[in-house]
Amino acid sequence: MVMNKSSDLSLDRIFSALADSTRRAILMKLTNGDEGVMDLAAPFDMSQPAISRHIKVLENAGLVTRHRQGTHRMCRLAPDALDEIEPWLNMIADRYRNKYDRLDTVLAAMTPTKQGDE
Amino acid sequence: MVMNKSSDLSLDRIFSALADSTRRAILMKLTNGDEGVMDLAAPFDMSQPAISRHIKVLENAGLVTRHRQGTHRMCRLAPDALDEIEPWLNMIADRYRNKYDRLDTVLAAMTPTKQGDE
DNA sequence: CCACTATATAACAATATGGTTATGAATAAG
DNA sequence: CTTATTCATAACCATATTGTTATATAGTGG
Repeated sequence: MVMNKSSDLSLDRIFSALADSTRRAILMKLTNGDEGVMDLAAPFDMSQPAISRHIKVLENAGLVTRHRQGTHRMCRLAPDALDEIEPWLNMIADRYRNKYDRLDTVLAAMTPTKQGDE
Repeated sequence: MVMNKSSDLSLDRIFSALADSTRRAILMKLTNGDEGVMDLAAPFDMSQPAISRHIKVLENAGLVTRHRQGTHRMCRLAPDALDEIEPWLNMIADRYRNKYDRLDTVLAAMTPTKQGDE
């Protein structure tokens, strides 16, 4: 069974977008409400084009949407994308717990007279 | 207020580690129990050194621990690191909800005769 | 049309990432 | 000691990421 590399592009993009503290800070800021690119850029010691691209990364990951408002391009949190990663986290957690539950069962079923490994 | 880039190295590493489908698949596999590097590598169409480095990334992120077992280096899921990202996700979600709750309150408080922004 | 503001894009450089092959080191076993 | 197995590391290459500066584009207002 050979696994394919492009299994989940969406998760790739979301996790990758979150793997940068500047972008996480931008998301945090957006929890206070929509903001234009300039306002978003202000707190950071970084050029405007750099922030522009960070926002594009967030947009491509589906974490942020934008709409024009006069001369501004307002950024808005799109928390749906964040919801995408929770099922994955839960799957891991569930499988993990399940595995150890099963192990517990096995251990419980073993009489103390015998010992297994793992 | 200038934000510093190295705010949370730990989250950087965890999200970054999760941003690769091969590494996510390795974590999935490990929910079935500990495995050696060779066994982990088997399903993937990739060289052993490549897998070795993926595992190291997971280890550096705190998602996997290892211990020798004879000639094997057994990999074990360390789900604690995954727990680290949940508070962050919740913070975003909470602030987001809070924001809109506050907005709702503001909107509710406004008599239809007057309008304010945000 | 002109000028101003907000933002995007292009071109570039430095560094990071992810893969490969070749090889080294540690343990187990004959 | 020798050999086989498991795994790590080194050297290398291609591509991606992230920042910079310079410039282009799009609305807004006079």
